[in-house]
This record gives sequence, C-alpha cells and structure tokens, in this order.
Amino acid sequence: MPELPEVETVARDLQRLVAGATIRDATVHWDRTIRHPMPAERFAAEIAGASIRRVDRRAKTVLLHLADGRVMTVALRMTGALIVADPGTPPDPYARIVFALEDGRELRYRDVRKFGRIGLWPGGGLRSVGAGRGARSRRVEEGQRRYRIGEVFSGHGPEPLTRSFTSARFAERLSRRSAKLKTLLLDQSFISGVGNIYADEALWRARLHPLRAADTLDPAEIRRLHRTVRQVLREGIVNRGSSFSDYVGADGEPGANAERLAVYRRTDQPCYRCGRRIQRIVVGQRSTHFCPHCQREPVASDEP
DNA sequence: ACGCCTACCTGCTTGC
DNA sequence: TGCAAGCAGGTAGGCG
Repeated sequence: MPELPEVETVARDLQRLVAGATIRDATVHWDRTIRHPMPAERFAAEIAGASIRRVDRRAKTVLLHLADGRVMTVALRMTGALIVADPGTPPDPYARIVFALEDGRELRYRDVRKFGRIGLWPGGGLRSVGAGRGARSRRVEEGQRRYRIGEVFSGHGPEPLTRSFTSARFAERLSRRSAKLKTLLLDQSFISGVGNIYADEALWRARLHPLRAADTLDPAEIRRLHRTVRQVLREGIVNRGSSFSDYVGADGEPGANAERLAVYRRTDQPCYRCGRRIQRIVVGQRSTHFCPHCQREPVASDEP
C-alpha cells in the first residue's frame, strides 16, 4: 500500500492525534508482526506505559519516538495501516496489534496481508542515516545485543524531498548505474520512499521509458526526472495519498490521489497527453504502466 | 551490479 | 454458480 506520500500522511495524522498520548498496554494478535529478534511478549511488556513524544517518517517507515528516547518503527509494507479508533469503535478483525491508550482510544495496527513489521529500538543513532552502499550487507544482525535504530536505515538511499537531494546528486548516482529506470526507482538503497505508483507516474511525467538504462540519460532528462519524482510525491502528500483498497490515513479516511494518477492502473485507457492507450508491462516482476508514444522505447543497441 | 525466482499472506477480480 | 488463476501501494534471501 504505502509509499512515501501515504506514510507521510499517516505520520502527520499520528503526530496530530497521538503525540503526547500514553500507551496503557498492547495486545499482539499476530506475533510475526513484531520484528525479529524481539519476541512478541517482550514487545508487549516493553511498550506498556510508554508515552509517544513525536511521530514522523523515514523512507516508508513510520517512526514513533517515545518519551524515553526509544523508537517504535512501523513498516506498513503492502496492506498495513495505523488507525486511531475512538472508544466504542467496533473491533477490527484485521487488527494485528492493538495499543490501548490511557485516554480510552486505541491505536490499531491493521494489516490484511500480514507483511508489515513493527520494531522497538533503543535511543540514539537515528542521525546516522546515510546513502550507504550495500543495504543487505549491513542489516541488523539477529542475536546481536546492542543494535540501534540508525542501522535500520543505514542502507537506504537519499530522501527525495530533502534539500540535499539535488539534481546534481541524482545525476551522479544515476550515472554510475546501468539498471533500468523503473527498477532503480523502486530500489530503496538508491532512493528512499518511491514505490510502484509514484515510479510509474514520475516516469510518465518525465517522458522517460521505464526500461531506459539509468546511465544513458542526458542532463535534461535527469533534471526532468529529478523534478517529476519530487512533484508526484509532493502532490501525493497534498492529496493524502493514493487509495485503491486498503490504504487509509490514521483518521481512517482514504486519500484522494488515486483519481489524479496518469498511468498507474490505467491500462488501455487514453494517455492524458496524447490520447494513445496506456500499456502495461512487467519490469522486475512489478506491473509497470506507461504511454508507448510519450515515453519512447529505448533503442536496442548491439554496441559493446 | 544486475536480474530473475520464491516466499511471505489474504482478498478481490476475471474468465471459463 | 463454482473454481482456479491472476492480481495487489513491499521487501528479503538465494542463485547465476
């Protein structure tokens, strides 16, 4: 479900709704939601009594900063949702974890497909977020006694909406990669927060074919892609995210961005620029939507 | 580095 | 109607 704009929406909602609230206790209905290596029972014991100081986001993960410095991370993956429910709201059969708040409300972690993961981390180290190489090699190791929140994101690429994510920096990163644009935009170690919807939308706006090799872009194309990636993400946030089936904000309401998308899930419908039919292909095992007229096919080259 | 495969899960839609 | 196949906002791990 959630890409950067959806996660940002949830985090802003939670900052408004539950910053300052205290968790009375947590009921875990699906143990595997708790990120390894912490057992579900220990999670429930350790989160009880914690106060939420601030809520924000890194990449596609919601960060709940607790008053004692610890951080709870919520990776929503495909169908995860964090919803604040007022007293008396009927129970949710898909709630995998229910946080009962001291004020009588509930913070519910709902997740139909059970892919999402929640972690609890000691304080400190969140600063050390860099555009490191090797997302996989620097994973937090299981069984390790002291691991820190910063390590969770050590392999992530730059945040596309920050000032430091300049077109020049983007160009430099693109120039060193020969992978397809679509694949790279989805690679969280290359750039943080872009998912299947916004990758397709950014490529359409930039008039770039999803199969183009990154190191073949000219400077104007790079500037276009840099601009459109940021544009589609910002607009997604303004519209509170794109909802198809599962995504809702923390207020339980769907976002309004889905109806504004130009290509995503618009297979066979007319391109808003040229009227030709939007095509669907599969790239890196993901559905990819584009206009075959506006986004020209990369020329197959047999040069060495 | 790159790309492909399988897993993890459940529900909805499509086609015969 | 029933039933199977295909699809879904993501990512981790394995192989070549």
